[in-house]
Amino acid sequence: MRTKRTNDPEGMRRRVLDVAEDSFQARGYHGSSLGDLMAAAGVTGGALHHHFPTKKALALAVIEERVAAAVQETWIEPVLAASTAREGVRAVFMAVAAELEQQGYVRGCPLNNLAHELSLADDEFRLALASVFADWRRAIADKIRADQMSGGEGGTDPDRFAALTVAVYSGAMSMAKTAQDAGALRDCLRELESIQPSPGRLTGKRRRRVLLRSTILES
Amino acid sequence: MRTKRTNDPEGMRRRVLDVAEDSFQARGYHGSSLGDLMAAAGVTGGALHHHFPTKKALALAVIEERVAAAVQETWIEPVLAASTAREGVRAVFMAVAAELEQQGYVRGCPLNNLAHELSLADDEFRLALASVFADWRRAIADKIRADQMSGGEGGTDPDRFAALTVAVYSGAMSMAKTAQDAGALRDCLRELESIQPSPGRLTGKRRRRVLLRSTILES
DNA sequence: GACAAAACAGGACAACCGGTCTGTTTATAA
DNA sequence: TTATAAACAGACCGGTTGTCCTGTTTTGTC
Repeated sequence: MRTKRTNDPEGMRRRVLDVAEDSFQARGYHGSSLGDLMAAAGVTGGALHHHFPTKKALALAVIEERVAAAVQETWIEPVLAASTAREGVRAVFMAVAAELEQQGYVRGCPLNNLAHELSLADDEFRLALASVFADWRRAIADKIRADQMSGGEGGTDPDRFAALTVAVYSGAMSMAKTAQDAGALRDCLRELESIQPSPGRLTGKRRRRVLLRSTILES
Repeated sequence: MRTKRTNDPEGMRRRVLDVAEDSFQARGYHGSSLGDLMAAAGVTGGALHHHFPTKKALALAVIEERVAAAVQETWIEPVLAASTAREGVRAVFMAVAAELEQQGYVRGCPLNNLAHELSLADDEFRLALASVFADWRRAIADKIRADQMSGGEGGTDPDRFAALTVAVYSGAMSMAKTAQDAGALRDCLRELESIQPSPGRLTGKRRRRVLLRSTILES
């Protein structure tokens, strides 16, 4: 042989995961054949099988390493970095909507895409995906609790708020994907804020509004 | 041949759609093979091909006839029959959650399941699915408009309310499917109602609450 | 009853899929 | 250097998939 080969296990593994993550997002798990992935990644069958013995193992790695990381980057970190949970949620919705509108198409949420396809197919898939959902919700709920420590978010139930937030985003993204239009994300965010406005700075007036509402609710 | 054959085109078509609807819901489009469907429906390849020339044609029929009908039955009709839009939404969430808990497993929303898998795969699929989403949202928005004619739902934007409702349900069902637990549906409904309570009967006190909130909002 | 079209039966097939297998090359450590 | 395992190459295979094709039977019509 004339060609020199350089073993680069981490790089090859990374390239395969790159291609798989992208293809699963675009065509789904069943819609992505290992042959296509091998061709796209420039990887032979032997190498692929060496790093990922089965297609299921590859998908599990995509979920645990890539999808979880995507949720971390697009949701958990921005929310934690924001001044409040509500402000963080607002920022993420806006950022995602803007990004979708810029790129001109909507491929949907990587987590929800795989969750719908694989949750019923295999329990290992389902548990891995459920774990990512749980981390996502926990981060938002913890942020609400932090807000409460700072005197805000009096009557909000952290876990339920997190569940609703994740649900709205997931559902809005589902509609956006089907319509190929990010409008659903903006609509849902606006409606969410119109009934439960984000407390930018806790002015006396805004503060009173929250207290007023919860007081009336308990009556 | 000894066996007598009775031609029953409508019945055979119905049986195929029954099996396909169920299998697409349980295993998805790509996860359902025509061989399995033929065996489950007790139909030969010739008959199947006669009614549905391609797998895509079969899926399109499932979407347009069965999935649309499922949305009609579980969502549109109950909401229209309810006293108000909010009350209808509440009733559907409760009914679905109760049904899921009774049957012990969660297969997810038929529309969202197929939407995630097929929206990007084929534009004809996508448009058919988007049409069902649109009907769903329009029914809820129209109900809000009807409520407004009756003096309720003053400051609510019908279209955005419908978008949010569909999003919350879709996303909550996605989580419920992944967790195999209907709790997400109940959590999301409770959170939704805690911030925007359903006006059961419009008592003076409850009525004032809504007016109060929207009044403050505009300040 | 003749006849055409619809309804159905069932085999055939080429393409593809995921996984395995054997062999070769590269890195590592003694 | 040598042995040893990891990293990679590439052919191969059994099974499945969706579709097509050729017949046969039933149904409706004149």
